[in-house]
Amino acid sequence: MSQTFPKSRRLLKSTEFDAVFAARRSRADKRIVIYTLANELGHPRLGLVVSRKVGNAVARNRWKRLLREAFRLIQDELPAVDIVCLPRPSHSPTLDSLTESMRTLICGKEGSR
RNA sequence: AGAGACAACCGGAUGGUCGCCGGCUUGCCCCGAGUUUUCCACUGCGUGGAGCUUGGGCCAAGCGGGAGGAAAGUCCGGGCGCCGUAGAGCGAGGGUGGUGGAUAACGUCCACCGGCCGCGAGGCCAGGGAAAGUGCCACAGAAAAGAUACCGCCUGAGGGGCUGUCGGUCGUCGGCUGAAGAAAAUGGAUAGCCGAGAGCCAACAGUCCUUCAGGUAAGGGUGAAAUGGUGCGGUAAGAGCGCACCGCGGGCGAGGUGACUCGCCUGGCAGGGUAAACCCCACCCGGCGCAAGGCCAAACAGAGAGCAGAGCUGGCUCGGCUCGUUACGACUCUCGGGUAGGCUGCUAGAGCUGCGGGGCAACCCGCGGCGUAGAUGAAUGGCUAUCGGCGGUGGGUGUUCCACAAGCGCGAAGACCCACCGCGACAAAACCCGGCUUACAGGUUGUCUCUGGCU
RNA sequence: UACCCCGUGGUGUAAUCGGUAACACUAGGGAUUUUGAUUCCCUCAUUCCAGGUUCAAGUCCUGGCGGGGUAG
Repeated sequence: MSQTFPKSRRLLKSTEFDAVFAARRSRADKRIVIYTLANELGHPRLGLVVSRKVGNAVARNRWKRLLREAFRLIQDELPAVDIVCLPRPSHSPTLDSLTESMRTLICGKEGSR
């Protein structure tokens, strides 16, 4: 069970982000919006888009760290997809709620599409 | 004890566990380059493999490191880089504005000067020029800038009105005398005297109105601001007209590097405000910025050259099948510029710190010590434990105070201990540095001021 | 990273060289009307905030806050 989060598990280039957005497969709940695109790497990858409307730099860094931590903890449960995650402007997030949102929005994908 | 002023500083601590980023060392694997004076194979000055050296990538382990006082806003100043420029000056545009210093430089800092505020410690000040010129100053007000006109005050002259006094006069009224006519009664004069009061005339005085000439600038409800202020003298009324003090201008002297200060003499007084209005003066500024700049370099397109093979299929270093036959195609190689992308710039720098010296200080000099973040869809985190900080509530212990006297707590104040609850700010590097400004829970230290009490 | 523009009633806009913040719509209240519509009247502004210059600031200057935009 891998719990690490090296650079190979992230989206690093604009072309990769553009590909995920071009697929236009999104789901959302109150806290976050998630775009997904299947890849052939055998493991999921995560990319984050945090708007300035979320808050100042400290609040945005808080969001990104908690989203990365949630992805790190549950990445073995996820299929091999590229994920772009956008937080919605809301109140201060918690790790448990983000883990739950990410798990339901990604793993529950087969039921909706 | 209370209330303040200024300056400096801290910005939770220690662990556990799972992670992230980069550095060094070691190791596995992969890719590239060099080495034939390291070795082996092949027929050759050549090729291939192994070894060695070196560079890069990925993974793993170990060691040590990893946000701030403002990292923020991007308001100034520099370093650094590229471009432009012979040098210098002028112009445009922008900025700064007491003096002296500090500094790489600054709009920053220090010291001093001046003004304003505060009882004070202290605080604030874009603080040059308004007799170089232009503009503006609403409303109100006589007037908002030439003291000109106006009201007002005073003097003289003319006219007029009113009042008073004296005089004159026409005529009226009352009283007395009483002529002519007549004997008298009577009569009552173109007569006289006395008195009354209105009118008219003249003079004088006072007062008012008006016109003219002159003297004035004291005063004129206003206004943010009114042509030096106050007092005394003076005058027809007044006025720096004269005097005293204050303010202002000029000159001289002394002190200071200077801003400026002090003293003396002198001028009777020039001059409103606004330059964060235009402007003038002095000084400063070439432009753009690390997404600068440098290096490597896919793909596509271009140029040049070369060659016979190309496609499909099975298997691994070759074989089979199909198609094609000498070129404007396809393929291969080379070249320049260079996109995507990568590397670099990238952190040792006007560095931090201790001591000594110089300087009032900002700061500078010398010696010693330290090694202190480098991300790039963007690291410095998640969970948890203990301790500590602040506030509140409750409980306990002991202290002080209670006014003119006594008395006391179920009164007040603050101190210590325990338990529970809550709070724990502002804000995150993005080439670097010096400042400024703004945000900030809570806390620490030093110096100083004022008030009250005690000795 | 660099730069530019804008903040005025609830909304959209005005305000000349600095001189007592104006208009339209909306909302609320009132009048007219038997009632409603129409019409008329009234109310609603710390000019984003804080300082400064000035006699006087929406306007000028400085610093913040917020919003929008441009370039690579």
